[in-house]
Amino acid sequence: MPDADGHPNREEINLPAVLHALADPMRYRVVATLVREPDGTERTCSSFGLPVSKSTRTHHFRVLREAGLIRQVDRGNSRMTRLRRADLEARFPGLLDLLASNAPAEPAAS
Amino acid sequence: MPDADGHPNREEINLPAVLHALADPMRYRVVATLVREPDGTERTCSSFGLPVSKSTRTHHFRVLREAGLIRQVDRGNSRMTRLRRADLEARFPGLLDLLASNAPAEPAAS
DNA sequence: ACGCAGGTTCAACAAACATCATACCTGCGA
DNA sequence: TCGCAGGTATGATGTTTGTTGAACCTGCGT
Repeated sequence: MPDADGHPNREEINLPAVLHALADPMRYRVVATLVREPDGTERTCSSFGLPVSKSTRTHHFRVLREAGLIRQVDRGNSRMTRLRRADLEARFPGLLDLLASNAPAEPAAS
Repeated sequence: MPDADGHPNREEINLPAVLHALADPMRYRVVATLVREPDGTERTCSSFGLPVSKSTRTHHFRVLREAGLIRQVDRGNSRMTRLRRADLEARFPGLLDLLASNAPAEPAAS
């Protein structure tokens, strides 16, 4: 059962939901960006420079969170986002490598 | 450039399109079914027993075809469907293994 | 105390999409 | 030649979903 924030535990992460979450360009960008950074990297939602409004951003991060791709934790004022690397690697070995080797450019960071 | 039937060539297959194609339960089922069969297996569209109408079936197979996941060839009266195993393995190594180890039950075949 | 930046919630809208019925085409077999 | 099964094309429809602005909450820094 997912926790109060909607995080599924490792066993609950299922491939169709993950694929569905990754099917959106915005969400794909977030995960593809995170996967290229060192393990444990934390970033704020707004640090990704997504070209959408705040509410849309909240929406996308919720989808990612509920699919089990990211973990969000309240850190004072901001909500920090981290890739669930170990969980995903355990559940779907090779998936992250796939995203890493197929990461699109991150416009906001260039 | 895709051929007349909308098949992209190997280099044109891109991950976001593939993920989008796999995000639908029906299409996921088709690919997850094909990936468990011997390489080169050919099946008709209707042999998957998808619980949808004929036109919907055509629609889903088109999406799969244009995403580069399957190859369809007119074989007399029927249009045979084959998984583009080599192309997918070359382009996204590990993706098919992922689907194979996470294949859902195929209701129509059980 | 105040402002502000980061996020959320809500209601609404627009685009994408899965679905279907109908009509149609095409080989194959009787 | 006729019927039929497999598929396609064309709207049309209803749902999903990505998108937004406005109102609001919450810490942090001044």
